[in-house]
Order: sequence, then C-alpha cells, then structure tokens
Amino acid sequence: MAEATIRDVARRAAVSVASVSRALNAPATVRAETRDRVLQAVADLHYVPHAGARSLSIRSSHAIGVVLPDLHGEFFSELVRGMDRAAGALGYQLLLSTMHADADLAAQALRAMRGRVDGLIAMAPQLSPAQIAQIIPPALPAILINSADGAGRHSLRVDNRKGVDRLVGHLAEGGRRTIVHIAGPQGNLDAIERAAAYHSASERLLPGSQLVILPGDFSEEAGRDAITRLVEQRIPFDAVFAANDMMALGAMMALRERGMDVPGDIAVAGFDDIPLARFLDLTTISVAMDEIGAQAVTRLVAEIGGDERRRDVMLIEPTLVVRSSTGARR
Amino acid sequence: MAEATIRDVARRAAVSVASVSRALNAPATVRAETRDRVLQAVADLHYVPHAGARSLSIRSSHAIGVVLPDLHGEFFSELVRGMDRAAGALGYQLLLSTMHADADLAAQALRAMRGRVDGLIAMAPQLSPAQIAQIIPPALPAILINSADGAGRHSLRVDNRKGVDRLVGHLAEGGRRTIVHIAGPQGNLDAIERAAAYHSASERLLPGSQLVILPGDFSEEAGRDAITRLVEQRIPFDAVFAANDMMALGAMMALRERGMDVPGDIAVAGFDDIPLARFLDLTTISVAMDEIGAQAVTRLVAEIGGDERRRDVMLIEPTLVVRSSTGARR
DNA sequence: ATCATTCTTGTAACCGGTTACCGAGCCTCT
DNA sequence: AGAGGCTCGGTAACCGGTTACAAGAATGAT
Repeated sequence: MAEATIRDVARRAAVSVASVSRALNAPATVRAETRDRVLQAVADLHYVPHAGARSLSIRSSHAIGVVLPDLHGEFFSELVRGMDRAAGALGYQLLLSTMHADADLAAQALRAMRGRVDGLIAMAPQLSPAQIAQIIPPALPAILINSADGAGRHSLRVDNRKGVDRLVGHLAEGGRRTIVHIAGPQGNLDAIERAAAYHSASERLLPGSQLVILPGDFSEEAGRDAITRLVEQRIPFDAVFAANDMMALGAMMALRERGMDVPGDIAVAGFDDIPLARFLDLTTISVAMDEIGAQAVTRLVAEIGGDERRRDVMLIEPTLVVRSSTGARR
Repeated sequence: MAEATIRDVARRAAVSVASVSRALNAPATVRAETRDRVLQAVADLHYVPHAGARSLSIRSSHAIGVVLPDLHGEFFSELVRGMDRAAGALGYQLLLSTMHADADLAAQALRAMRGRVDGLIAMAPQLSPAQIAQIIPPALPAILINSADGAGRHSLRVDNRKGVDRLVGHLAEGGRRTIVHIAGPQGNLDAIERAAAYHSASERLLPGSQLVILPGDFSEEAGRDAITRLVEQRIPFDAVFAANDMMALGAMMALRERGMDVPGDIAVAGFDDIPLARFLDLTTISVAMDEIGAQAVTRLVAEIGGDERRRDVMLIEPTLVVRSSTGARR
C-alpha cells in the first residue's frame, strides 16, 4: 500500500484533483461542503502532500542549501541551530552538506542541490572569490558567511578587526607591552584578518613594541608548539593573542607547565569564546554564531522573495569577554 | 535567463530529450557521436539536471531526513558529521530539521519531508514508542537513535548499562563505597537507563551501600544543586556519578568550592566525554557519536535499498575514560 | 540479396502536484 | 423570461525529468 496521492483523495471525495488542491491550499475558494468531503478523505487516507511534486509544480522548494566546511564542535552546532531556528520560523527547510576542502567536491555538492533548494548559504573561508563565483550558479540567491567578499554576493562576516582592536586595547590597558600572535592556517580568511588586525592594533596602541607572529593551524597542539618556539628562541613577551581559543588554551597550558604564571607573567587571550573558554577562564572574543546563522537565513529568504537589496557585506560585531587569563600582572 | 532544462539541451544538440537523459545517465546506450553532441550542449548551456524533477520521476530522492532534538554542542556536530560522512560516501544528502520538544511540531516537520526524502533518521529520547509509531509513516524506512524501542523500528542505542557498569566497577575498585547518582531529566530515556544501571550496578558491586539518586536536568546548575542538597542533608558519600558531564562538572566545582578535594575526598564521574571533560580531567564514559551517525546512515541506506533485515536494536558500546577526577582517595 | 537480430533513437506517458481557462448552475435585475 | 454576473468545480496543460515501447538503421548470417 503505497502512499496516497492527490488523485486517490479526489476519487474518494468524488471531486476533481483541482478541488482537492484548492481545498488544501486555498480553502476559501471551495464550497464548505466540498472542503469537508476533501478533508474527510484526506484524513481517511492519511494523505500527506508530496513536497517534491509540489515544489516542482510551483517551482519553489522552500528549502535552503547549506554548505559548510568540515567544522568542529560548538561553532558548527550554534550556527546550524541559528539557521534552523530562523528557517523553521519562515517555513523553510535546511539541506545540509559539509564541504571537504576540495573545490571540485564542493561543486559536486552544489550540483546535487540544483532544483532542490531556492537559495544557498555557504561558508567557505578557504575559497577565493573567483572560485566561489565559478561554483555558485549566478541565478541562485546566495549568502556567504565569513568568505572572501567581492564575489558579488551578499555576505555576512565577523568583524575581526573590531574584535582584535578591543582585545589588544584591553591588553595594553592591562599594562602588557609585548603581545605575540599565534596565527591560524595559511589562506584562511579569518586568520589573515586577525593577524592583520593584530599588526595594526599593536602598532597603533603599542608603538615601538616588537611584533611577533607565529604560525599555527587552530589546533591546541599548535598553541603549545608556539610557546615552545618562543621559549627556545628566548623571545621576550608578556601576552599571547591566539587566533582562536583552542590555540590559546594550548598556549596557556604549555605556559603553566613550564612554570609560568597566567596571567601573572603572561596574559593569554583567544578568539571565538568556545564553551571551554569559560571553564578555563580564558579571555576571548565572543561571536554569536547562532545570530549569524539566523541572520543569514533571514536575509537569504528576503533575497529569494525578490528583495533586490544592494549586495553588501554585513559585519557582525563580536564582543570582548574578559576573564582571568588576562588579569593583573605580577 | 532561467536555468537550462533538458529540453533546451535536446534542442541545441538536435536530439530528443530521451537521448539527452540517456547520454547522461546511461552513456553506454547511445552512440558515441550523439553522446558527444549532448555533452557539448550541456557544457555550452551550463546545464545542471534538476534534482527535484529527477527524484519525482524515479521516485527516489537520494536524500535522508534527519530529525534531532534541540541539541547543543559537540554532541550534535559529531553526530551530524558522522552522518554527513556516510551520506556523502553513499551519494545521499541530508535534510536537517531540529525538533522542538512538542510532538505536534515534530509531526509538522515530518510532513514537510514527505516526498523529499527516502528515509528518516530520528532522535527522540523524549517521545514514547506509541508517539513515534504515530508520527512516522509506516511505509517510510527509518532508523531511530537513542529512542525508546519497540516502535518496530530499527534503532541504534548507546549501551548505557554497559557504560555504567564499567564506571561503577572502576569506582568500586578505587575503594569508593557510597556512590550517589545525579539523574537526568524525567522521561529522558538515557537518564532512565543510566539511573537504573546505577541502581543495579551499585547493588551488585557494593552490596549494602546506600543508594542515593538526586534529581537533575543535565545542566551544570543541577550538578551544583545536587551537591548543595547532599551537604545540607548531611548525606555521607565518597563518589558522585552524574548522568552527564555537565552535571558532573557542576558537582565537581561545587565540591571544590566547599573545600572538598576531588578526587581526594570525593570521586566524580560523568557520561558523554564532552571536550570539556578532557580539559577538566573528568572521568567519564565516551560515546563515539560520529560512529553512531555514520552507522545510522549506512543502515538506513541498506533498508532503503530493500534490505529487509529483522528490525532490531543495535547497541553501541561506550568506553570508560579514566581521568584524575576518580584518582586515588586520600 | 534476404531475413533475423541488435543498436540507436524518438514519441509519448508518467511521476504528483498546481492552476489557467472555461462552462454549468444559480441569483438578481429589468 | 432573458441577460448578466458570481461562484464553484472540472479538464487539461504544465513543472523537468525518466523510460516503455516501437520504429528505423545497421549489422550479421545464410
């Protein structure tokens, strides 16, 4: 016994399929008695409309494709949670696909979405604008999150500069003179922006101080390695700003293991405000990922609805969260 | 300029739509020259098949609906990551929807998936078997994760009993005599199983010891509250087993704030092995969520493929992770 | 050269909905 | 009684693919 179709319902209610469709979608256009007969038949047969067929017919799926990099943890879930919240409220569904680094695979994933979604939200911090423009069909409404802009797309971005400015300001006020930076992976947009912001904020707020940027890859291990390197090379410093929290935590533990006091000797700060940061009392910059997700969906749905707003970049302001890892120096 | 359709391609290649379809889906059935003409036209027009129309026609969407409760953090992302990995490998897409506690809303979400997905993966630890059976269309292949079984569905579950047995065994071996349990939310299946397992393991391994079960709701706060209550009521204990890590951490902090040593005076253990647990050195039980997700997809796809395997419950064994929160007593 | 067989292709029906268009029936007004 | 206007509901085309069927072309066998 396959699922009932609209024709089964029509037969049982002794009306045409058109009437069934009308009874369900525009109740006001059919006589009350007809509507009741239809609804009765629907109930009897446990009829549920076939969403796929419906979207083919009305050429709109009320679904949004979401393409994300292989994210870990809280980040990912907060983002998706925000999207889901907004999508649910707007009557949209989410078709999720994680994108493995490879641009070809990403294109592959997108092709599979053609005809299934009305729009796209993509997060691709490692793809160039040209690649993005090439992969996303020009006719498809799309919003980019934390991606290189200039692809002529509407995009949402974390205001890295503002966040870093605040953080460096906080460190400088706390009397720190030499801040070293542990950077994120090469080519990652956030990593680049944070490093650049560190550079300019340090020069501005701590003129004459030595700038040190260590390579990293967002892993805890990279944070530890950076400390090892600093100590081996006998580079003097009194504060560490890591491009993300995991590296900051790695650095913090490595410092303590070497007998240095945080924050007494060295202040440590990160970026992201992952849940761990709160527990380990790490000063950091908090980004409301769920807000970004919700915003992305809301804007996308507006664009799908024909809102031809100028395609611009919307910066989301992060907030500085001060905890004890940048407390008083000794 | 709307997206090109198969008829546009056919026109440009001067063949019938049937030939285009064949050239793309069963290249061996058309002459090489025809195929080339078609592929050329496809390239010229940037034609991408309309997945929605295709699935209507072949009555299979190669998509899986995923319905999850409003999960937080790592849990959620690991599960989805595992699903995505398996789905990607099998050529399936994921249609994601989080289910708010309400059963009606859940039903709503499912209706929206009818005709869009070939099968369903649902996680509904708060729904009864009857509710589940009522909501999920009987004809739809489905896999339940951590849900009440008996709904005649294939399901994957964490083997709570085995995990708790191992943990209680570990505590008993460490010389702990009186283990108290902080339970999860009422009605939550995992919470119930863990409490029951605590009960039987304690009776078996620590005969005669007093059993104490405190109410909780999986929040850090609940963990702290439990300690407050124990202290106020002057209940003696030397170990705390919380139904999840957050409560265990709350308990651990509350204990230390009251000047008690963990693990010197009191051992503390949780369940889940969230990332925080590693940082705060909490003994816990680790569940490979990504494996569960991947397994669920794999089994579901097999079921969609007609594998009429007996619908059974598959238990995933968790592993005990010993850390210093259950170290030597003083 | 003729006939059977295989290969290749096109025509048209179908998947399950939506909706433009049209005609039937009923009311009202003159 | 007849005309005009409304309301209601059915017929059939359409969304963009797939595929059964049949017909024509090509190949091989005799």
